[in-house]
Amino acid sequence: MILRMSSLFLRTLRDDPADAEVPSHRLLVRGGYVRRVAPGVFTWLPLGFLVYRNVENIVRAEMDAAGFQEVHFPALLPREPYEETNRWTEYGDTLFRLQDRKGADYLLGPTHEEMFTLLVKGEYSSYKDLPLVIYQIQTKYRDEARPRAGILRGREFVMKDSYSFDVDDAGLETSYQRHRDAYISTFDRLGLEYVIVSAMSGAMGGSASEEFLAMTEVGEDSFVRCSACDYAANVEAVVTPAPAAVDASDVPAAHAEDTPDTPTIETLVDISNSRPDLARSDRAWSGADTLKNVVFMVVDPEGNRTPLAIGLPGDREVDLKRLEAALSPSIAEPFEEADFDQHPALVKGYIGPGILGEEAASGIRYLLDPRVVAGTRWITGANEKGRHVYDFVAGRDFVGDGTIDVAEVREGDACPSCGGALVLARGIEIGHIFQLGRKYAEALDLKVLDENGKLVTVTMGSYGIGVSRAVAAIAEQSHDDRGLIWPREVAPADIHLIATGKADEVFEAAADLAQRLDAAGIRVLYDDRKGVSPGVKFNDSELLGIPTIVVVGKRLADGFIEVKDRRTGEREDVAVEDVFDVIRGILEA
RNA sequence: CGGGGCGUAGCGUAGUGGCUAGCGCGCCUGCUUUGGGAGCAGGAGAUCGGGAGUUCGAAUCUCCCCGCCCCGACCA
Repeated sequence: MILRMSSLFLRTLRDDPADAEVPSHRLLVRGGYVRRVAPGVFTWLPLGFLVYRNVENIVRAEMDAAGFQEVHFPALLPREPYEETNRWTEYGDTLFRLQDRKGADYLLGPTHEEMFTLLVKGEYSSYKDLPLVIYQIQTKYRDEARPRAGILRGREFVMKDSYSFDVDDAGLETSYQRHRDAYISTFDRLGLEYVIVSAMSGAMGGSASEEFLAMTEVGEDSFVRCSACDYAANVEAVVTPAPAAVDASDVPAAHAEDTPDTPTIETLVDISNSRPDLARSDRAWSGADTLKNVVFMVVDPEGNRTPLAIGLPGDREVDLKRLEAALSPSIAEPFEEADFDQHPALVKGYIGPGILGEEAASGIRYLLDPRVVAGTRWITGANEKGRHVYDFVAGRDFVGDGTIDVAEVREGDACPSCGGALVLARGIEIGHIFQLGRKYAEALDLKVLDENGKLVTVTMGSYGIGVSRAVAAIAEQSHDDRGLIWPREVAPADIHLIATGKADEVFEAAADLAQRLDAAGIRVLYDDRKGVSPGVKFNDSELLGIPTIVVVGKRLADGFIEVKDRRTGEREDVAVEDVFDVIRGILEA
């Protein structure tokens, strides 16, 4: 393949586009790889489409190598299957809906669980046919509330989605592991730096779902990783280790004190330290000595509203994402003034455990942070305006109805696996593997006969890779201030060959080299533009990011051609007769 | 959906009520130039996001709408 810049459909931009913020978006637009046509909808230009296809082909090759079979569904789908699983409704505004000329409802597929399930149901009916894994690489449509960051989060994007079908849980586990392995080789081959995080809290089902996150500052998922071991998890899934119980036998009896005007933790800590009768002799009080009690209104799927109180150390906030994950499928709403009016026992700013709990005066369910173990002593609200209780000991003076692990996770928190310090990082989800179980098979009645002639419901897994997103993720991880730097396997070409100057010999030598490289199966982008200054060509080559740059120019007269590494910037002059072999050596390395 | 910023030629931008909407990049023609985004000369390219209004006069002021970007909410 020889792409000639003189005729290539490409226009690079000297300035950053004003609407692009993140590096991948900026550079892909500047480099002429993509153009926006609508919010979250992009056109791939020739160079961009080459990169995209390279990524797609790597994904396909790895899926095929794992023994999965490729199929291809339409993107345009009828309503009925999605009606059966209730997703026509559940998907809400995110679903692109349309009607045909007769007024029948259609949708543009946001994901294809229903279609795969129905396809298998139509073809297979015996355990002997399983296990089965089929996949597709398809354009998906989701009318996201906020597409952002160019290719990274679009409304039209390409996803590889596969589905596994097994008769039993052990089979599902095996299919899941096969995908996990295939994903590792895929992302390794794509040159991505990523972590695998468990996507669900341990309480909800162990390793049933894991996400592959490409590490990048502009990612939208927060996760933690351990600085000491290989633990990594979504913030929602982090399990706070409960400390050992403390001996509190020498703690004095709890005593309530007047603490006027202390509705916040900060004001409470200040007054506790500044008044001699309250201050500690050994050290100052801190927010971590206080027990904050936060009340939420929990709304279940039927719409029933139940208050829930959460007690946690005063220096931490409740993390709303963690709370949502813990309460799912119910959701949490803030406790409004009107709700306080309904529950006069709750004194805003001075709520204490005394009245909380299903058995207590308020009847409000009261859950404690795992750090609040038996024997820990706290300063907490006395349920009277302007009063707090000191030396209030968990287990002795109060108990909760259970624990809930929804406090914010902070850098430096203890790793649940080894106790090391956790660090926070950001990533973008490029893959997700998920043990679906029998949800869709049940809804769509996918059953097979087992070896005893009995009907059993098939168990499924679903596994996705964001193919177009992976292109952006690679760009995000692999660039410098001059432009993109593609890993060779996804680069639009192996060699960016530049002819500079106006001497005919230069262009003849370059054209000849291009031919020989092409004949050897090396992909060449050849800058054969006449009358374009060397500076422009060099800058373009750095912006476009092909890993090896070869310059035929003024040193040709001395018998040399320059070979440059895009990433390191290292350049060497190579004798004309050696250039071909040197390039081949670089490509084989 | 909430908060913030913004919308002028393909791209980046100037222009706070008054002349024919200015500049840079890119594009076209000619000449010169060729190792780090060249020079000179000439040229094409704009319903100033849309609509309504105020005014003798609107890119500029008012109202409504549309769209974009960022943060948050939401999100297989």
